[in-house]
Amino acid sequence: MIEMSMEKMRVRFAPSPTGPFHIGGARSALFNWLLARRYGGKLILRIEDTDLERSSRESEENIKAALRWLGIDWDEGIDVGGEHGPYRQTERLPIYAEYTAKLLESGKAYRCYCTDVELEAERQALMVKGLMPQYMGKCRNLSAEEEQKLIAEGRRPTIRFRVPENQMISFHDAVRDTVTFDSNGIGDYVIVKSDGLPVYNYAVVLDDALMQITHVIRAEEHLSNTPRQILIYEALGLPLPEFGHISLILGKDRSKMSKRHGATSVEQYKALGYLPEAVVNFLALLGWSPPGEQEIFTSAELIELFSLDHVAKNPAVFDIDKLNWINSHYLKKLDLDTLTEMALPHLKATGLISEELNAERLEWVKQVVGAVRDYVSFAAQIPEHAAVFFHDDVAMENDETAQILKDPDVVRVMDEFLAKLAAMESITGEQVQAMLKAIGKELKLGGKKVFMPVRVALTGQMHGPELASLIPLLGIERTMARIRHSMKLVQ
RNA sequence: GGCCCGUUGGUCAAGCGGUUAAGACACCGCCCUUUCACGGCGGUAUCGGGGGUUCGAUUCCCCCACGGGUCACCA
Repeated sequence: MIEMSMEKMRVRFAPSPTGPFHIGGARSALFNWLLARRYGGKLILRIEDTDLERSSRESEENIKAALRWLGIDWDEGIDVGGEHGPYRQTERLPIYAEYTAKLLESGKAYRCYCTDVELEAERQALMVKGLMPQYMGKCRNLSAEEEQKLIAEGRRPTIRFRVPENQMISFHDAVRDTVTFDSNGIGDYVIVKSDGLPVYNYAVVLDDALMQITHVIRAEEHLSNTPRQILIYEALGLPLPEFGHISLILGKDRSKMSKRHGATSVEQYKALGYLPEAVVNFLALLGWSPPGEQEIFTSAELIELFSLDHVAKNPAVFDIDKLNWINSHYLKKLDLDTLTEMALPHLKATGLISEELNAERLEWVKQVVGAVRDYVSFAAQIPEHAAVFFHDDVAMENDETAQILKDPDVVRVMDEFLAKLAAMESITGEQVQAMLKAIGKELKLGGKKVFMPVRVALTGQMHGPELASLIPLLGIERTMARIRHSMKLVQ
């Protein structure tokens, strides 16, 4: 059904710049972007900043930076301009005023002089009676005289939309098919605040209509706002776009994802060392499924395959394990220089390296990163795996590791290893491997009796990077020193 | 509470009246590597409940339960 109207598809992403850019917002942006790119349409980026209290330019910048980081670009909107601007709601006030005047004039909207306290009292009264809180229309039919009186009291009115009674509002939703609401469940709602600024439900309609948006694809939390908006489209005789409400992203406990579920903003994932390709890949698969069994997709592939037809109606739990898996996949293909760049801030933050690195030291760090890269899902995990390369004051992780070094054969293994090392000028991974194998043969010991003690002596742990990569990076001197140190520890 | 939306394994999900109910993550086992990880192979595990409709329901309809969203001078 979408196919026919694809020609001039215009979709939009319209975030409000209030705080960190939520991962759910990123998914909405992504779906819109995918749609626009898939059908050769346009993506418009509009900023909904009518909440003066909470909106900030800083957060607007964060959103743009996050979108760019994800590789999501827009064709019209803030920064890039376009024929339907301005693209920031606070800069569109005269436009809204024009339509508000029409609504007022035709009686489809009216001024309401009720105060917060009065409204709150009304809500409470309704609740006590077990009724749903709703504006009862006190100012619906004020006479000119009454209005004058209220104005004289110094009251600043809001403007409310007069919701028609007994009207079923039905609309087609691209992901949910037909959705129906009863207008009787909607009280006259505020469209312009007493400070003259429009409320979201009103501004969004005017903007979408005026910007000629053809498909309004947004999160499910807006589904029950849609009938209110449709009423305004109708009152103003504006053409309705196609709506599509995508499901929400839930936390592990199945409630809407929030801070207590861990990282929720795009910035946080970036800071933890996730790759934008991985985040995009993961987000695309959350609530949408492509045909086939492929799991890893480039943006280009996603664009080619994306369609609203396979967007899920049910909410999806954010599965960090899967994101980790996808990210480690992309991490593996990353060149070592880039990966090292990503690791550096984390190595510094954990105190493993200092601010200043000379070229030689940087090269060494790079190799350390290379030695542990297969063990991590995201860059912030690198320090914990790389730590063994930095700390020479080895401590036994537990009794088990200490026990391993107390094995009577270990002294011979270490003496032999120390002797061999002492005879070397430098050492490579292959040489380490050969050396340890030779020791096993000479002393007639199994591999486990050689490798494990050496590993424990060097790191204090039973798990870690391969000895063949660890020892050359440590160098002969540090290797020998660590062995002596550890052997003394368990004596 | 009213309204709206949803419900296939632990998670993401395919399925669109007849299937051995895909695949992925996670988990478990085996192999590889003289550790771990990586990789390879294999395994455990799913249609919320009850009524219909139908020769036949995971699939269509109704009710219930559960989950989510929303009911602001926030978006």
